[in-house]
Amino acid sequence: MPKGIVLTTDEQNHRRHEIFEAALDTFIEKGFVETSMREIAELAGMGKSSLYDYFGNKEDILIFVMEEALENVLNNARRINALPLSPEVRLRQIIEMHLEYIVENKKLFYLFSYEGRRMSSENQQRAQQGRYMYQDMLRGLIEQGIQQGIFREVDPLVAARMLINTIIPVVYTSRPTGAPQVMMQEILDIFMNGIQK
Amino acid sequence: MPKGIVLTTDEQNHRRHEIFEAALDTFIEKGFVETSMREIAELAGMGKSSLYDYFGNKEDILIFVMEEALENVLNNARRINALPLSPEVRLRQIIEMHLEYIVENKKLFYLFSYEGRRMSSENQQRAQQGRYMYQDMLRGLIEQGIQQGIFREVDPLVAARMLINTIIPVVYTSRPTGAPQVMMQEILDIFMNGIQK
Amino acid sequence: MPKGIVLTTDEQNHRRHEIFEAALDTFIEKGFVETSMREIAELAGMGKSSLYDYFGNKEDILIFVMEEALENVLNNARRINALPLSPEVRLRQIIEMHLEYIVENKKLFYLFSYEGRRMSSENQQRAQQGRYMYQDMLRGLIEQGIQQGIFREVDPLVAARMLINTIIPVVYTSRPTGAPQVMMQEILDIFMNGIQK
Amino acid sequence: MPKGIVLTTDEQNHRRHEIFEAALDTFIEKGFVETSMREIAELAGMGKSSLYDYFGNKEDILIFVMEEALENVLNNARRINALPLSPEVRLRQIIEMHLEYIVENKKLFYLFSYEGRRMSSENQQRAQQGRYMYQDMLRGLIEQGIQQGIFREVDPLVAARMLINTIIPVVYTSRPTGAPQVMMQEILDIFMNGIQK
DNA sequence: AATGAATGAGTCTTCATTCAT
DNA sequence: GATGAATGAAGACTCATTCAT
Repeated sequence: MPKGIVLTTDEQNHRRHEIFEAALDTFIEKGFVETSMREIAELAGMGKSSLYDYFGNKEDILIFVMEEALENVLNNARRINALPLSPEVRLRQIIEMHLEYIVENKKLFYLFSYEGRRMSSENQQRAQQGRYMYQDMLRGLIEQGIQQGIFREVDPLVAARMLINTIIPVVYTSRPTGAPQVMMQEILDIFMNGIQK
Repeated sequence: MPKGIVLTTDEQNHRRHEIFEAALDTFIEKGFVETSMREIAELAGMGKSSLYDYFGNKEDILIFVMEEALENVLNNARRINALPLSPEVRLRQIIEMHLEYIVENKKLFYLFSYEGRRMSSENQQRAQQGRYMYQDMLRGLIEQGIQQGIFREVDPLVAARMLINTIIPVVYTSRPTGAPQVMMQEILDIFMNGIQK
Repeated sequence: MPKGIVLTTDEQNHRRHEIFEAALDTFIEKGFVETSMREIAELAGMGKSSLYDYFGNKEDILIFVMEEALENVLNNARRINALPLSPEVRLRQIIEMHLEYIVENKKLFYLFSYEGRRMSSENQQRAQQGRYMYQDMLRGLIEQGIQQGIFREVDPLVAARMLINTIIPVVYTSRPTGAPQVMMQEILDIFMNGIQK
Repeated sequence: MPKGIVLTTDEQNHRRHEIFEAALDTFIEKGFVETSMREIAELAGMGKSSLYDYFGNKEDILIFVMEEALENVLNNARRINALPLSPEVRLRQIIEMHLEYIVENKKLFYLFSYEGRRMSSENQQRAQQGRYMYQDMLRGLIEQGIQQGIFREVDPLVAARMLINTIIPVVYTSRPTGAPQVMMQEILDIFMNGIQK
């Protein structure tokens, strides 16, 4: 690293990602709290205090990447939701996209499920806002299906959450019976069968 | 607290429960790792070192209660499974019992979902054994239903886990649309509808 | 103490010595086990945790200096042993050097005699290796003397150890009858007289 | 142990010995400081607090037996010293008796050499008084020998201590070349040879 | 006489963070 | 921009001793 050259915001973000990726495995293996800044610095191949040039404190390392991931899933879902397709198909596509995204960022989401609670309550609330938006989008889709007479009169929010909550376990089960995508299709079938008239 | 009197095993267990209950809220609020032994002692109204008369170390506090809870759910499920009822009815009753047990021990199970990973791998394995047994019991029920022609030919293990994984979110959602029991009935309806012929 | 400057290995070793020297008196007065890291830090004029930048743990403080001292005595003895002098003269010179070294590092050796047992067995073994080498060197000298007909046919290892074991008490007696060097001459005379023909 | 029966002083002393003997091996293996009262109690097969019925505190356990041992050696030496024998023979007999006593109470003396320093300075002084008496007795013997023209004009105190300091290593060497008694004879020969005219 | 439950003081060690260079 | 030396606060855990029974 040449000294004295000012990093652009993009370069900074790039480095931030590198740092996070370097530490991700250890975060998962030992837990976020249990991983020390010294360890993170070593994994990232930099000095302890240089971390503080990229993140204000330890928690920020967690938040930075989480915000991005949440944003990405939400945006992708919004894009799909805007397509001129039936509620049923959009629902399936969103869940498939969501699954795919988690599969691709498997470690990241694993970390969030278990270490997200380590963030300050302020940051936890922001994360929850995102989750609510997502739930509401699926709820809206189910409501549309009900109004269009495709789905039975189920509680749309309960159903939406039921569906969302099946994704994570599919990716992380220690006893998979097939590829996540295959298991997810099975679940989607049961679910769709269960809410369709 | 009397000083030199010998405690019976029962009294010891009672005290252990008291200590755990005293600390439970803080475990949940701040996390198990983030709660210090000093804090636990204060909450339990005893000296720091007296904790070690009841638990060998910090982790044991977690294990002691978890072991019990797991055992209870498993035993209850076995009892129901042995009743001369149709697979469908037994499935519903087990899930209802399970839900009820979690509702009654809401905080406890919340803690296990999020802090279970803090246990030593040895203890995590024992917990997983229990979970596997439970999953297998439900899988067996679904298989029976399939054989009896009541259920469609779904992947029984995927279906069993799908069902199990909906319980926790029902109890802990921050946006409930009704009593957990009511939400669970909705989910059971969707699920049963989804797997029935 | 400058804060962010990188210390060279030499500077580190120098600081290590300073820390040890600062704590030496207390080690002797109260014992190594009985001296706390907090105390050592205070005596060394630094923060408790800074000690761990110089020593991996408490035991390492002991080992670091011991290793050096052992090495020094052994090397000096080897140098003298290589001189073209009679066994008798070499024996005398080695013992005199040894005495001198202990006199100069009086506290250090006192500490080792009494607190060496506090080291991990692994480190104790390494120390014993050094002692054996030293014993064997003196034994060799005595054997040479016997072969050359200067000394009587004594058990050379027993004699070597007899001689070595007289040094420490000479330095540390609480009732000295003269300078250690003088007392040692007296002992060497008795010893030489005792083994000579 | 029947309750309510008052122990005589002799019975108390007997129990004290039992407690000490039970813990002796552990004292040596791990060190006195490193052995906890709980451990001692377990080894002695009694309750923690019952120890305090026999010893005022942890240190007293060490002192009690040490005083006895010192007293015994001193008395035996005095008895031999009063025999109508030549200084040379008395010297040899005392050292032989001393060696025998250490061999028979090997562990005990090993403990004192290394853990004696753990006693309060008050108790250490009492122990030193005893040692001085013993040294002076041997010094007196050597002085007699010099006056009688049997021994050369050596420093009698230095010589006495030289002799005393060879006993412990003979018993505890990790590389014995024979029975302690045999090695001691070798040393006595060298010593006598060294001081005789 | 005998016990073990209770405890406060103290142990070694770790860590996020700061700051002089 | 980058570093690692420095540190106070805190952590889990141990222990000699007391005391009610």
